[in-house]
Amino acid sequence: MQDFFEYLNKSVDINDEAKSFISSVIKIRKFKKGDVLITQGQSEVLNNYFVFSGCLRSYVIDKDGTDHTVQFAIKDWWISDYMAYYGKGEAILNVDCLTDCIVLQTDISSIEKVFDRFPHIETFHRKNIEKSFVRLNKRILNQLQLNARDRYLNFIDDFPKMESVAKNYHIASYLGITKQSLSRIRTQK
Amino acid sequence: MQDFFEYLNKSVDINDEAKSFISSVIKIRKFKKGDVLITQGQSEVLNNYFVFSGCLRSYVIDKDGTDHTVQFAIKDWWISDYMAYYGKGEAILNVDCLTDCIVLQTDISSIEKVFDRFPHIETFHRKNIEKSFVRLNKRILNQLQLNARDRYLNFIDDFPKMESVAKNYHIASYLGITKQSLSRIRTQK
DNA sequence: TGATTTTTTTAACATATGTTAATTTATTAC
DNA sequence: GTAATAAATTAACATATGTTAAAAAAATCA
Repeated sequence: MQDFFEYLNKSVDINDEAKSFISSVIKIRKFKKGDVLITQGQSEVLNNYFVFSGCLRSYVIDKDGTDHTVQFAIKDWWISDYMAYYGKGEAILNVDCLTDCIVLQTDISSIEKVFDRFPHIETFHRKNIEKSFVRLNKRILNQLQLNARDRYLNFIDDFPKMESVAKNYHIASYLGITKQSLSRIRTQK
Repeated sequence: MQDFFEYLNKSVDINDEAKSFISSVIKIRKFKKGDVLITQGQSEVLNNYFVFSGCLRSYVIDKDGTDHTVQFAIKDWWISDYMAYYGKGEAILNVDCLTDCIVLQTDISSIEKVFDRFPHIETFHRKNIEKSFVRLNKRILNQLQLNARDRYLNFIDDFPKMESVAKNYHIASYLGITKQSLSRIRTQK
C-alpha cells in the first residue's frame, strides 16, 4: 500500500485526508500465475488494477481461437479492459496473470469519488490517461508503418524486461503476427 | 463560437464567467482545402483543433513517401498531433484540410488554465479523453484481429460520412493497406 | 533423473496484401 | 466543353506473413 502512495507522491501531493480516503476504497489482492481477473463476456468491468509485482496481460480470443494481446502490465502499470471499464459495456478482453502478482484493485465509482473530493488527483489521472493515449497513438502508427520485424525490434526496445517474462507467443500476439513468424524473425535477427 | 458552447453545454454547465474566459483564449480560424495546420518535424505542437465544419486528416509520411493516416475529423471532433501535443516533442504528424474548414483553435497553456479555474470542465475533458482512449483500444484490436476487408467494412460502418469526403487512398492509408488493395476490396464487396 | 507437457523452431506450402505499370474514370481548370 | 490532371481500377507478378505439421528444445513434475 505504501508503494502506491510513493507512486502517487512522485507526481502529486497526497495529504492525510486523501490517503485515508483512498486507503478505504482500494484493496490489495494477490494472485497466482494463471489466475483470471477479467473474463471476456462478463457483464461489466468495474475494476482497474495497479501492479505492485508480477506481470499481467489483457487479450481477446477471437472466433478462430486465436488470441490478440492488447496490453502487458508490470510494476507501476495499470491494467484493465478499458473498453468495458470506461465504455461501460460487457468485457471484450480477458485479463490474467503471466506470473504470480500483487495488485491494487480500484473500482470506478470510488475512483470517481476520489476525483470529486481531490481535484488534483483527477488532474494527475487525466495526465496519465493523456500519456496512455499518446502511447496508443504511437502503437497505431507502428502498426501502420512498420513490418513485423521492425515492430518486434521496437517492442524489445520499449519493453526490455518483457522478453524474459512473456512467452514468445504472447509477444507475437501483441505484435499481430503468429508465433512462427516471430520465431522466424528472432532467429535471423 | 456559439456552436462550441452548445457542444460543451450538452455535457457540462458553462456559466458566463467560464464562457467569457474561454472566449478570450480560443480563436476561430478558416482554412481552405489543402491548407496545413501542423507539419511533421515542426518543433512543437501547441494547438488542438475543434471542427465546426469540413474535414481534416492527421497522418505521417514515412521515409518511402507512403502516408499513414492516424485520424480523420469532422464536425464536433477534435484533431491535432496528440503525440506532440500531450507528449511535448516535435510534430510527428501532419494535419491538413481535406475540404474547406472552419475550426476552433485552442492552445495547451490556456486550456490548462481553463481546467485550473473550472474543474468540471477538466472532468468533461477527462471523460472525453477516456472515450478517445477506448476508441484507440478498439482500433488496435481491429488492426490485430481483422483482415483488410473487415477493417474496411468496419470503417464505413463507423464513419459512414467519410466515404464521400475522403479519397480512396486516404481511407486505405487509415486502414493500413494500399489504395490498390482497397480498390480490390471495394469492387468485390 | 526420467517422463510428460509446454514452448520454440523449422520447413513446405498457401494466401493476403504489396508493387509496378497500364488503363479507365472522374475532377478540375481554362 | 475540351484539355489537363488527379483518382480509381485492373492485371501480372512479388513478397511478407499465415498455415499445417513435424521436430527440437525447454520447462515442469512425479
